[in-house]
Amino acid sequence: MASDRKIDMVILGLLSHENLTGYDIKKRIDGGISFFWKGSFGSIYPSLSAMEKDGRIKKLPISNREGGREKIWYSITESGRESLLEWIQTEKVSNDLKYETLLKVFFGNCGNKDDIIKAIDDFENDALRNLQVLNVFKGRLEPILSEEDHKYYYLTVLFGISTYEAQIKWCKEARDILVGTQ
Amino acid sequence: MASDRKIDMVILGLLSHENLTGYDIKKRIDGGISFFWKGSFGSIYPSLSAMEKDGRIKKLPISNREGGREKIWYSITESGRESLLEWIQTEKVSNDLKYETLLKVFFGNCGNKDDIIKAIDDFENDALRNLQVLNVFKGRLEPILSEEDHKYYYLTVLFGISTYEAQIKWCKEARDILVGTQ
DNA sequence: ATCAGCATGTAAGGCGTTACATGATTCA
DNA sequence: TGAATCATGTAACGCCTTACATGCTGAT
Repeated sequence: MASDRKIDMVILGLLSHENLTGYDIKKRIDGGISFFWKGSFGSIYPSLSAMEKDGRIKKLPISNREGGREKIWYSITESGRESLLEWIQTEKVSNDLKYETLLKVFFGNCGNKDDIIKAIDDFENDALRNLQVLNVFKGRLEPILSEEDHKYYYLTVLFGISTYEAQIKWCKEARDILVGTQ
Repeated sequence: MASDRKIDMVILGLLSHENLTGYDIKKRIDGGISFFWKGSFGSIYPSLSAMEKDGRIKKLPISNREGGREKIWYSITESGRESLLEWIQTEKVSNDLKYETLLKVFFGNCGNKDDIIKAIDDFENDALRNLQVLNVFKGRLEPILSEEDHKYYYLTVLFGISTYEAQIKWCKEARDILVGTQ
């Protein structure tokens, strides 16, 4: 495989169980996996063009135009499924984390303690917000776990929940250590 | 500030408490913060050149050359400290996570269950390895926490430990859900 | 009338990685 | 002699983000 643009895999994965437009793909990413993967229109549309050219996806003739701008539906091809499977089976993964908040904490002694506490507070608020959303997802998924498909989605939701819970716990602990020793 | 190359902040942060060469900076990044931030020579050296030009750091005249190739020591300037402080004080942060493993799990139904379990196992092994290292750091830091400087480093270590512990717990849970319902 | 949401796409540019180039020293 | 470690740097290239361009529909 020449490129390892992961956005290709995200799109192939989404198309593997339903036909979608570029716009829909963006919504799926934002709605379901944005806490561990992101995608912008500026990467989605070029990826769609490229994969249509190399045969991993194809345009559907149904361009429904009852209202709104034209829509282009894509479906995955056999070659696309192979490409997706190949990626899933390769052992190499990169889990690339960039916690700017932690960077600020690490260099905390260069700033004021209050700035760091503020950064931790902001971090905690994000985590609380994300946790709330994920708990809603969890509640929706639990009654339908008998379907094998949902199980995988459920696992990512559980991951998110345990991650954010750990973060929130850390935020409290961190503030205690910083404030308690003023 | 024109650019928001975070690597600049990493370097300024490290230089803020000791003079270092580019090579040393790389080692500091790899050794202490690589679990939440990374840096390569290809980004460090250009950043050093740029910041020396714009006056945030300066070369030290001491180019000690007793063996090995020439070394270039850098120190932070007043302007560099201001730049660092400004960044710490800005409220905006981006905590950008890319868990390729989770992506594979999310699209698990496109592959074999065994592939996904393999991916989870690999993920767990990474977490265990990282956890072990961080626990060593924790043990080293605990006796010297009275110094304010070490407290911040300690907090990032605690973050890492709680994150990896949560991940390891999730790995077991995930396997149970996948295997238990074969 | 105008704003938000739907919908596709391009352009510019930044950031960062990998690989390469160079070269000295130490140790087996 | 060759490999490993120390040490600095460049070049190519790729991915992705932001901003922009376009344009329709429906609601306020």
